[in-house]
Amino acid sequence: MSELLKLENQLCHRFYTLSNAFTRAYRPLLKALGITYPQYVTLMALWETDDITIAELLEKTVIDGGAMSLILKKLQEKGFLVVTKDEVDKRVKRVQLTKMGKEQKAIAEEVPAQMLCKFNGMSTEESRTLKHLLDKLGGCFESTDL
Amino acid sequence: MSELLKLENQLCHRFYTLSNAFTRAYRPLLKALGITYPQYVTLMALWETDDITIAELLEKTVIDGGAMSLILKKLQEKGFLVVTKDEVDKRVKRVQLTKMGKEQKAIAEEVPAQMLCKFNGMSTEESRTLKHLLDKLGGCFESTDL
DNA sequence: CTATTTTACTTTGCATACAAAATAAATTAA
DNA sequence: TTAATTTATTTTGTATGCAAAGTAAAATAG
Repeated sequence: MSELLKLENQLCHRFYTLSNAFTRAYRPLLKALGITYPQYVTLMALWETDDITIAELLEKTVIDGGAMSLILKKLQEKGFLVVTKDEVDKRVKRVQLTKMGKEQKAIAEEVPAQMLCKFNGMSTEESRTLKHLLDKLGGCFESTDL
Repeated sequence: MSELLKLENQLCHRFYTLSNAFTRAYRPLLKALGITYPQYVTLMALWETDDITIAELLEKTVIDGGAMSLILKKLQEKGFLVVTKDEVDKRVKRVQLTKMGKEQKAIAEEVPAQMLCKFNGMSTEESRTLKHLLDKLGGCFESTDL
């Protein structure tokens, strides 16, 4: 009875499950900011480095390009940022936080701490090991072939 | 400059990224079966235990209930399974693999092996440790409060 | 310098997630 | 037994993720 096909043996299913769990867990925490998880990721990238191109934002967040178009539209509507055309290269668009967008960072600072509360069971050491293994796994997907 | 808000320090972002990477990586492998990743997860659950209720399928796959309705509709249209009403409790529906659905398991057996090829960089030991930590992390999300 | 190609983004169509509302049927309460 | 409630599943509305097609502008080729 093919052990290989059993759900509990699948690494992929754990990621599927945990990724969804994270998104669900963030929802109530992000309610104060009025944003979704991908929008939060986008803002985190901008709080780190403001005024970058959409291409740079895509690389940093690893969000789908098509989805990013909509995400930026929403964040702009909500007043967090503005998207402007680059004057030199008119294909390029730059994303810049508004005053309000920058101010919201202070509120967002609370979020990671609240999330960490859930992970009391994990030791710092385990967390470090996990991140290391996750990054190593991520490297497995980078090959261009196949 | 709040280290806590930096993207590279987020565990959640790694899961977001890796989960999407898995789904993308499975797509070409599942093309032979003509199914998506969540549909594959649903079938794996059924190949393990056939003729179960939708509620049991939801618990095993951890797929959203609303999404499962559509997934079962698709898999039924494709001829993998049939959904029938329980005669005793008419609220309940049971899901059963068709002859074709059972036969496809043989083809699906190839999939995990192909996926494992990508992870040559990871040792068996690392993989075991990773699974252990992932399961531990999963436990952190089970609390009903918050 | 004009045609071809490449680059940066947006749009489109399909398939989930997810919360919340809606259904229908079984169970419990009064 | 009828009403209130709980359970099993579907439907609805919003937000992605993804591949592929579409656009517009810059870079290259001939």
